[in-house]
Amino acid sequence: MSESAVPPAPDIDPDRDPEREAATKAQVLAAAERLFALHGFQNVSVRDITAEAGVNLASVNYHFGSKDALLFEIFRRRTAELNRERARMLHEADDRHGGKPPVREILQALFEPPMRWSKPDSERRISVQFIIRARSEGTEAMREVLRTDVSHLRRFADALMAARPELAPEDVYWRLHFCLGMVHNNRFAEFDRLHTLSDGLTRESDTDALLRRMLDFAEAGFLA
Amino acid sequence: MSESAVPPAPDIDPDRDPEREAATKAQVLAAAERLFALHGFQNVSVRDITAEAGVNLASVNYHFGSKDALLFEIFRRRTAELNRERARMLHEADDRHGGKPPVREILQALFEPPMRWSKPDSERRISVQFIIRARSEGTEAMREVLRTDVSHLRRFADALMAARPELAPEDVYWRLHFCLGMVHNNRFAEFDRLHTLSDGLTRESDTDALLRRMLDFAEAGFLA
DNA sequence: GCCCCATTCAAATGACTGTTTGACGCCGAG
DNA sequence: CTCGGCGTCAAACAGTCATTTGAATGGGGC
Repeated sequence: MSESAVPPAPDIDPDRDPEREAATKAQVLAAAERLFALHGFQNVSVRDITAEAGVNLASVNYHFGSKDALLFEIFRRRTAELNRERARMLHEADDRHGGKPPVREILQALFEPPMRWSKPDSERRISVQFIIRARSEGTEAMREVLRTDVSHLRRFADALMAARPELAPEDVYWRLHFCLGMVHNNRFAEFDRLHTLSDGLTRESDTDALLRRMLDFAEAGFLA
Repeated sequence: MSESAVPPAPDIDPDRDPEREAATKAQVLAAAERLFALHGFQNVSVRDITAEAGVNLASVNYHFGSKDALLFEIFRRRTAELNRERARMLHEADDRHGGKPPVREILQALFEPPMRWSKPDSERRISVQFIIRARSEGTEAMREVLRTDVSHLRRFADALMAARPELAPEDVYWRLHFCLGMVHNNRFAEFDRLHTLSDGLTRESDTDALLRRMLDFAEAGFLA
């Protein structure tokens, strides 16, 4: 039901999804993600979204059921992407080191995906901000998922425990918590604050250097 | 209506402020801080606040001018308290070490106040949650302050640069940023997530142990 | 004893919210 | 050509919101 007015040129469109998305639906998704990431969930109205997307007001409820469902749909897609990429990198590190990768490579699998997506020219830059914002401003449904679905983190916790078997499990869990805090703190507003404090010395734009700094800091913390 | 009859004993009240606060005003402040900390700024209406406080709806606008101004007033008080306490601890560490305290004591001055206030029986427990929430959900006025007023952090940055003179200033700024991220990540929701992941192994209630863990992790990161 | 002023109160105001409605257009199948 | 239905549209709906209003209250200063 999602698509049927799209097929003007259905078999020529080069970048269509397996599940072809109506142009309206895609535009709403893109506009909503952008506005939510920039201004917060509660500060963006359905009217703002449809105006930005250039579609009718009723489109959101027609295609997604409700504003909250739209939010959740974006959230679902983006967290799935992020978790998949992190799992992929952890798996590769596993392969490289016969199932027991060192701490730094485990942390790199955790840090690099959001950092790579945050590069200034990346089209996913806004998605990372959306995900980070979802953590503190999301709807109840989103928070429920964040609170209870931790399966993607279990692999990381296990890998870290294997890499540092002398650490008590609770130490590993806490330090993983600290590392996640480092990532979630990478919001535009926090960079602004740091930029003010350092009088422009810290350029957020160099994400490769930032990733290296984060790894240096977190790795040392884990080896303490 | 609760009582304008507060001033019956105005000069006997032992714990009155220099600027005596009407009972209504104080009740609104307390109720607002509590509700905002627990449910978020946008999810709490003026009606919720006045109902919780047991005062009339118009009280908020009468005493504070607007909902946003009430928010800002709480924010202003709490951040001032926190900054004052952190500065005090840093100053004491300065005195103890002749002006050049070690990294760990500097970080302790940064971490301990919010941790101490987060103890389960502390009446300021809710204030810490309010401050943390303000960082990501605050009004534009609050975010403006957070972005531009960094004077209280400059002392910490300077102290850290003195303690580790071989580090480039930008390294110090970034690592301070990471440390602040660790603190700001201490929200109830994040503890829930960690609790789920560790299957109850991590007890958030032991704030002394948590502070020690944070210091171990952050100190190692700074000495890297 | 009387007035003034700060405070409190119930009620209303107006703006904005997410959502629903029913008509309309338009494409493809039969 | 005709019909079915999907998608779009403007308009309306119902609810909530922060804020304002003007009257009522009650105590302190004279």
